[in-house]
Amino acid sequence: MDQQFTMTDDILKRNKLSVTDGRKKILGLFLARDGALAHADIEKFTGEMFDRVTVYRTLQTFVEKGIVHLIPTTDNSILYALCKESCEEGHHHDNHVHFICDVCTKTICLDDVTIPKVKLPKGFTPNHSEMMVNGICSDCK
Amino acid sequence: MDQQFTMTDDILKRNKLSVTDGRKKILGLFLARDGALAHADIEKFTGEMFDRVTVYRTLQTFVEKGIVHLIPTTDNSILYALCKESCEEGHHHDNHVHFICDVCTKTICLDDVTIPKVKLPKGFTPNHSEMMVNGICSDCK
DNA sequence: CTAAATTTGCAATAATGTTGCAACTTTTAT
DNA sequence: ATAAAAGTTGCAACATTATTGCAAATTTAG
Repeated sequence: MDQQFTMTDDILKRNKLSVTDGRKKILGLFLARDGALAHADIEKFTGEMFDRVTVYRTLQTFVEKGIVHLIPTTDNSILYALCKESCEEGHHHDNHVHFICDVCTKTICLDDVTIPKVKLPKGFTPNHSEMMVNGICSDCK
Repeated sequence: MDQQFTMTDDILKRNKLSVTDGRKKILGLFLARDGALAHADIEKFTGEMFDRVTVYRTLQTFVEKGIVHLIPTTDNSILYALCKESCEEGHHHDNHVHFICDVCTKTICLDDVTIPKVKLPKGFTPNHSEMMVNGICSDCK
């Protein structure tokens, strides 16, 4: 617990952010969990602890700083997941496949599964790719 | 024009839907366009012609019937695109890559580019995949 | 410990999506 | 062609989700 306390502090300081209760708590949620989180999840976990606006702004700050990244979804929800060390401000390295479990509905970053290149039709120039696979995760098997 | 009039009617009838002005107009928008459309786009094109609720319900119906399919996005917008012939009610065949142009922001279905299979970690069972590539499209090159 | 900088919470506002219901339109069956 | 049945639409109200400005509170730097 003390370990994680300093861990969140470290990450925040490395990113030149003030160390506040809200940021520590929210970052702690990401660290304690393997899957991705939606704004609503965070509100559920933090309860009445912080204002909705603070949660929105904290997540936005984390994305800007490269602490978390956005995950595309088919429904219109926004999902956030922790970035690996290699991410820096304004330069995400989220070049991995995201897995959505149909059973537990968790979204998991498969950090070791790289998105394959595809051959595009004539005239199309690729820049960045996203890939999601859903199915059954290792926990629900 | 007469051609497209009967085309929309045909599609609606094939799907056992009443042929109404709203559905014809919205389906016509999809047929007239190669890219995907958001709810807001449709409202913009149809103006005050129909109620917001009608547009929502029409899109929902089209998705259910397999006339259009949903496209995942990184921001929280919902995008719809026409399905190919092979789609049927409750059984979409949207196994293709979607391309988002960074210049014109259009989202285009690359119907001939199939989503490649990836090797998942032990314990994960795939079911369905989505893939998006952004970059510069053939029109903006 | 204090001043400056940053962050938070509140209130107001906006944008987006949903539901029930009565009026209207389309379809079906005479 | 027409009337009843079925299906669709628009309105109003409501719910949810997200954004902004600003004053108060907290954090950081000196």
